[in-house]
Amino acid sequence: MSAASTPESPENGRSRRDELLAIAAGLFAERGFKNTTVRDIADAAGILSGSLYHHFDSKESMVDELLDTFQTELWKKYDAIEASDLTPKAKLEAIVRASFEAIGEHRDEVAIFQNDALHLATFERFGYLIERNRKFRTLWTSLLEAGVASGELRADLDVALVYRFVRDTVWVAVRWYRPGGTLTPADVADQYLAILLEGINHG
Amino acid sequence: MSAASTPESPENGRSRRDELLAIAAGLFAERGFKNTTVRDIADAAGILSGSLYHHFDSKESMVDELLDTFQTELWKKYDAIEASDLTPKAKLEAIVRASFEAIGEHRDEVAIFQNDALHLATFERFGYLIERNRKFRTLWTSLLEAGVASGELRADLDVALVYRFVRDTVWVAVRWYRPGGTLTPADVADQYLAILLEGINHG
DNA sequence: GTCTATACGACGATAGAC
DNA sequence: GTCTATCGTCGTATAGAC
Repeated sequence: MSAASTPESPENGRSRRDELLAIAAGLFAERGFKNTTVRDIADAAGILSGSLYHHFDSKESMVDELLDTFQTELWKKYDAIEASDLTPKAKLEAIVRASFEAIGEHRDEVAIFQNDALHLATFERFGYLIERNRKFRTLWTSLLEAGVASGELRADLDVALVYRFVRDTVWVAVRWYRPGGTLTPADVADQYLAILLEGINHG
Repeated sequence: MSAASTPESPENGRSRRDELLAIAAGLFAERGFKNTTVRDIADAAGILSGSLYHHFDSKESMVDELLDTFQTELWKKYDAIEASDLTPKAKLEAIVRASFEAIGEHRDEVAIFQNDALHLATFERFGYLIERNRKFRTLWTSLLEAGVASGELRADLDVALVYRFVRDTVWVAVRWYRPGGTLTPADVADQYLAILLEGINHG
């Protein structure tokens, strides 16, 4: 390794390509995929829009790579939790915590997923989003049902409805959560689980 | 009133203008404001894009009218609840119910608000969205604090965090709620309040 | 790896006939 | 109230020089 490594040199592990992808992620997350132009991305990177096409096939392939990479990583954690020997309720808690951690570590990708995935999924190229969504629903509902069956969770709940509430409440936090504030993802997960499990009623 | 009143006649209370606005609302809600073209709206209405401008100044003025009308109506209900003599907790429940009713009655407008308001609010024309948002936060947090003070709600909660969870969970339901199914807005509100107040933990 | 230059379709919006 | 026709702008993407 030589004396000075510039930010875009491969030595520090971040290629120019990765840098551009991160810039695009920030803009997609902030103003939406369709609402972000390739000129916006190029401007933010200090280059001209045509130069982006030296690194990427298209704007679509950028968001594709962002979402696929993120989801593949996230599912490694989910799969490990599912395969563990925790109780159903403990697995649910672990998944909630892993999800809030994902918001902390990959805010942009989660935001893009929340805001644009539904629309993107209508194109064949993004068909894997539908598949992953189904997998997520199956994971959650089966754990909720197992928790009810084992007596850990209340039996009078509409599992399908609880699933939607929990799923949405976890992910929608990306709209207001900002890393670097006083709350760590673990803090948010603790508070959220306290509400979800015990309610806000005075006991 | 004469023999036959066509759908676009004023006799049945719905002008052609209102019809076009409803068509636009459906498209804005489904694919987003920016992602909906004036040609999409015109196509769905069976006319040409230029003809829309006989009824509306611009695409922006359409979404402006939709959001403003909806919010004005909704806030009449919120103001009445706030001014009532219910306990803080009962007021919170009433606001949750009124919000789910709004999803049932004005799905498109709620969806547009959820998906596009943040971005639209950056333009001066939509400044009232920011003001209404602030009003909503004040209403919720003051009721939560009053509920804690009166002993109706748990004292160990981070009110600002609970506010965000509740606000988001209520409105995000517009993503999956479909009127005409087995669940009425009141059913959804009941289940949601059961989770929020008592938690999903077993007894 | 970035530039200059440009193709070309889609966009919001307008003018005036019917 | 809708049509025909069109304007100017901005969108993604490409080709080839440096």
